[in-house]
Amino acid sequence: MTRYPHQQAELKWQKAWDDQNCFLSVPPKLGQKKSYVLEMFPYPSGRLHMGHVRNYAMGDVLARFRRAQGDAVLHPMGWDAFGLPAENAAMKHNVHPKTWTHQNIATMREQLKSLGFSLDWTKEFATCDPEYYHHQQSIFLKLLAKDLVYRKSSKVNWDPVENTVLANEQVVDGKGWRSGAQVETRELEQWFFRITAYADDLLDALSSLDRWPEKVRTMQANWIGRSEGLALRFNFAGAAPSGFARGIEVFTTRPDTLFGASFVALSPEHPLTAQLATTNPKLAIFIAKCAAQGTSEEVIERAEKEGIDTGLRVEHPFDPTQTLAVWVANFVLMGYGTGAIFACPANDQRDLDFARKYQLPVIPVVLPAGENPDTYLVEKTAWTGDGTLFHSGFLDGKPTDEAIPLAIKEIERLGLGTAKIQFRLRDWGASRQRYWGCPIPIVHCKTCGVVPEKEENLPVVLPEDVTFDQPGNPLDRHPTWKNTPCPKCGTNARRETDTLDTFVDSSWYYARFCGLSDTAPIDTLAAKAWLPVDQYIGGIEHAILHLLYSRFFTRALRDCDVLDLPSGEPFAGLFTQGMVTHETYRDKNGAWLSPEEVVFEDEVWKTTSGEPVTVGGIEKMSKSKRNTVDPAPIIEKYGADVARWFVLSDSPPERDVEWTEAGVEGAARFVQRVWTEVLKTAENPASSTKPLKTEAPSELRKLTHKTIKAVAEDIQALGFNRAVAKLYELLNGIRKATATDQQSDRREAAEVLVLLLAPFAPHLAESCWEKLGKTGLVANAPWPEFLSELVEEKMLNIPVQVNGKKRAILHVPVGETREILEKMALADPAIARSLVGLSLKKVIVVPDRVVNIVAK
RNA sequence: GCGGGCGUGGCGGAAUCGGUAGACGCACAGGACUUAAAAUCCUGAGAUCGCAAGAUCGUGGGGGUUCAAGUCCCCCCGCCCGCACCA
Repeated sequence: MTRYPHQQAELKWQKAWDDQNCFLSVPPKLGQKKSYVLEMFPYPSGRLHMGHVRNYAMGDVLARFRRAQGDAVLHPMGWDAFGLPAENAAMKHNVHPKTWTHQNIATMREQLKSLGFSLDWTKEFATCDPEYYHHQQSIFLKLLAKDLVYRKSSKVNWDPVENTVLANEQVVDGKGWRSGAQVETRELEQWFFRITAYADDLLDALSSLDRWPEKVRTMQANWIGRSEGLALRFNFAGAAPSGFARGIEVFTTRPDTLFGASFVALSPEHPLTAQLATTNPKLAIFIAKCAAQGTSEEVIERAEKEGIDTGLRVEHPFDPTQTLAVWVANFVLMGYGTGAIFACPANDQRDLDFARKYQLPVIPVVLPAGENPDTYLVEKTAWTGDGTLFHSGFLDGKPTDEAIPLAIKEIERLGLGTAKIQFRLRDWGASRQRYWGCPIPIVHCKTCGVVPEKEENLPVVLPEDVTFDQPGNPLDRHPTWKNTPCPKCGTNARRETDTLDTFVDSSWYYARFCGLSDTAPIDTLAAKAWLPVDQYIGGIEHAILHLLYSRFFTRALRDCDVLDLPSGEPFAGLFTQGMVTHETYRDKNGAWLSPEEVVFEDEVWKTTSGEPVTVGGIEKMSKSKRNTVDPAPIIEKYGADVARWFVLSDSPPERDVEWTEAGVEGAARFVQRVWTEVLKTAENPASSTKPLKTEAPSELRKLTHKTIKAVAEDIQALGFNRAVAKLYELLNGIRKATATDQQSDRREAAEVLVLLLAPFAPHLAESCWEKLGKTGLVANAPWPEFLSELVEEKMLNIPVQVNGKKRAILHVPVGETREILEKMALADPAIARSLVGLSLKKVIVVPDRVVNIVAK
């Protein structure tokens, strides 16, 4: 038997596609549909991993399918090339981030090419190219002019040993990951994008994104977190601390529970807290303790609730004779609302936990339906749902939804506050105290203050002569780079040494892919032709930030006249794929072992040298757990098509897929079977005639045409695993048909199989196409058409149930009437048997579906 | 802690609209070919009982709606993801 020569075939067809410029994007002609297929561009981390293969294989199937259907297709590739790992590598291996990044790009580009993806490489760029970040700097200045960028001070995790800002993931148990030093919270002046200016639109427009997963839209909606409520202030009982004569302002979504107010709590970062701490050492210690925890919301909310009584008291707004204690509590977030809350422990779990710990009053004011007001008690669980107000003065007897507006009205009448819409969404802090990022084109001048760099002086290029042998930001300690004349007055000034968050780079790259303009960030005409992206594919981990920032950027760029996209929505269709996972292994000392270091022998796992191995969970492939599988050796051994076929088989694309050697071998077997069947067909001269129009089409012909229809539907729905299953069925059909069916039907089936297979296993398809004597490339061949008369079934099997249990099958023509179906069902001997001793109550007939006999 | 998701044979999964649960693949078993093995091909298979025909049970657990529930509703359990300086 002839083996499919994958290595030779893959090189041959990749060259043929290149030579014929098959995948160059050409803007849509009049009347032609455009299709912009995009996978999230990779961070050049070193080598491709299986997650990349899966992501790009999905996009490639769709891109090749759309092309076969006649669409104008844009399917570009580039590099998300700035970021922290390059600096970590620089420190660890003494290699310049630029060198490291470019080497990785070169490696990964070759790997992508070896997988045969239908990419338009003429659109390639890396975000670390000065040509790219030049335009990003120009965008920054345009947004600055529109007041969509501004400066304010904000909290960061500071590592005092490394002299550097830490990412949340670099803070482990309140300590720096590398130095082990206690992390401090520090205030730094930073640049922010005013994403909150679009909060309402970003939320409202989610409903128009009907080709986005529901869960991503929900996550974004929750992230934006629009809530309607009341901003009110509590006046101090007695003398107010200086600067706080107007009391403490709080925001609440539950003004109906005001009569249940037990205390007021300030965030440890609240300005009043800081002021009080100057004379209260206990409070100062508490603030320091909270600051050492880290800045992430998760850490703050998971920490055990703790607080300090400030001794201050405030008046209850509805009854000034009643006063409430003012506490500082670690669960109050400064970043949300006003950084202060009033607590109603009976109706908020966090407040309740805190109140119980410090023996503060718990006054139930919302009575759940069905509870008795005289016996209702709140113990360990707060009631956060609706109910009827009680113990609540003028609100007594009102349901929650009526009490809220009444309470707001009363506070407004008292002049203590006003209705307010609050967003959880905060402005996007985009300053990074790092080297390997886009320089912020700003100059700090002693006389003129913060001055934007002149457009003609862009790009502000990163210096290359930097070192990573000492802590801190290399840009900051560079001897000359930051010295520059002020663009306004010309005197000696200092460059901004912060760089931009890499999320900025990825917020507009898809627009630049449409056309690489030298003079503008975005080729507006090309972008108008291609945007929005018709299908965007990437990991669920980007569900919120990257996608939300991009949606913000398209709106901002539109409003700065850089982009002609009225909807402001960059991605019309979104698909979030699952991860590639693998079993994990550890040796007897608990150290992680890679799959190549273990073998399965005599029913147990061992290392190659025979040491015992512990098998752990199936987890996302990661370097730290050493459970990664490198695609390169797989491609070499089995071929690109096998790797592609495997990652698209079995698991639904939105779910995780487990990489197994057995699965790869299954995929390899499939490729070989296709090759064998195609050779058999090609060698049979009788197969070259056209299928005859006989009265009764063969089962194979019907299967062939049904498969054309089904695979197209599956690809469009991104149900790659279902398409794969149907291609298996067609191949099995061809294999079974050898003896009995006409050779011409077999020929037709083989050609269709090759065409349907082409988006999945493009090299194999080209080789088969050639063997079948077809001219031209499959890559240029149109998607086959199915004959509807062969797809529609004339006969059906209809189950007959007795009391919902299947008892018989009726083989009947499509569209058989209710009456006949009922008669046939009752006449069936198996049914008669099941009905013995029962009396007929009802017969439910759903034509073409089911007959259900109800009997007692 | 808050928010989101997932759960079907030994395994990955299919069932797209409430209507035959388990398509397709993997692993497994038996057989063919072979001196032998690999590869390949054929056959079998949810569980339990049964020679068989067939019966009963069965989609994480418990309840409900319905002629009919993997699918809809309520409660519970388990696992996974996100939480703003990783990308």
